Amino acid sequence: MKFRIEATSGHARAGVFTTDHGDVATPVFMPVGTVASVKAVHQRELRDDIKARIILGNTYHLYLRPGTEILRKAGGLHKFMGWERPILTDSGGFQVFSLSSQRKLREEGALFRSHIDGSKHLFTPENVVDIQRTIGSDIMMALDECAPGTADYDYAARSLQLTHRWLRRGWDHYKQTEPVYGHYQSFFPIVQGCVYPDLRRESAEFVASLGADGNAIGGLAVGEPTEKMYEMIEVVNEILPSDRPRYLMGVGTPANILEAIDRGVDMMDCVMPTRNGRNGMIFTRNGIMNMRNRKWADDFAPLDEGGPAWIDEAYSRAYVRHLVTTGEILGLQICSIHNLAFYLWLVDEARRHIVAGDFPEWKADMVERVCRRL
RNA sequence: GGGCGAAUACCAGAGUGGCCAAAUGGGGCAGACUGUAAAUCUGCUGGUUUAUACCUUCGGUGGUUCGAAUCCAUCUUCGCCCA
Repeated sequence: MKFRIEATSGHARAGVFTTDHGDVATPVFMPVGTVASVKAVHQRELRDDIKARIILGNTYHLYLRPGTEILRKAGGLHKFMGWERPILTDSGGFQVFSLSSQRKLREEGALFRSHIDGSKHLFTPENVVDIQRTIGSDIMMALDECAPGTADYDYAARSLQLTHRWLRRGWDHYKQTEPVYGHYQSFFPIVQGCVYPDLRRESAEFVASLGADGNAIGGLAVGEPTEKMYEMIEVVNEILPSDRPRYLMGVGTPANILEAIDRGVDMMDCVMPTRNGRNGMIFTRNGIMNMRNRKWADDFAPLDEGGPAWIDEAYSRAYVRHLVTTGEILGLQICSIHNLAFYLWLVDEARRHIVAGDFPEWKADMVERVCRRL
């Protein structure tokens, strides 16, 4: 993987990284498609309307269903789901957090009781690499423990040591294995350390020492105050190499994304645009709209006039509210597409302003706007 | 004309002497959602700006009772059955 920085503005960077499935301009937002589907959105809409450059899949979920045998027979996830652009897969580290009641942590790895049928599955730093080789993602993630944002120092420190031991094992295994389908696969290590600057620094130093194609910051937006999150990004990005992409995992709101870019983050993903879209909330340049609210019932203005997607002007707020309140599937689709198109527009605009040199002013204004409630 | 049954909050529908401002579901209103166990979850939904408090309410009216959505009488409306 090559990463080229074209312009900077303070800590913010405009770059491009290359994969065997195409180039990705950064900063970039990556829609989440956990089980080989960005929920409620077609691949064609993802490509043509949303202009997604890279999407996510999930090792834990894809391993359970459809399973590695099917994915291998399909020729990898790209072919299986009909998506020819890059794919990044999370390792299952987030499920260590989100499905914490379903798993036990051991030195060897994370032992999960399947949330589907209760069967037991051990995810190790090594087999998570193997699974991701079979998935064929362009960027594979290390198995980590995503600890809660409320973890105390002792827990955070012990958790970090486990994550680091797992990282060493995963990295070694990555180096000893080959792609299954011929295209190159990167392996990103993940910085942890909760909200403790010294742990974050220690973690960033270790991660940086590996010399990976890109580096990730995990364990944020999991219950800690937003200001702590920003502080941790700053601490970590002072150490992570500036000539490699930095990936802030699972974040966030439009404002979070702009603040992260401003602190030197290049890649982000989050379920928020799709999940909140399915729940009737849309994000716009002018603020947040809850499409279930009565006030939109007779508002026949376009959903988001001048918005980046064709649906923004094709449908009225009144119509979308009607679809959402009646539970029509089309409503979920429209809100999901809108939100993803908006997120991609947002990072593209950020990039444009970094290149143009007026990023700080634009960002300050935009952060204020996107936080409004309409 | 006669007999039987039913009328409960926005709707449907429990409740058949005090623990009832009244279960539950729907609808309505609002909120939450951050590497997706989420097309999900939470709260409110008679009034009093707060309430473990008071007031008004279970078709109408009148009664019995310390106390009635619940018992009695009567009226009204609706449904079913018999002429």
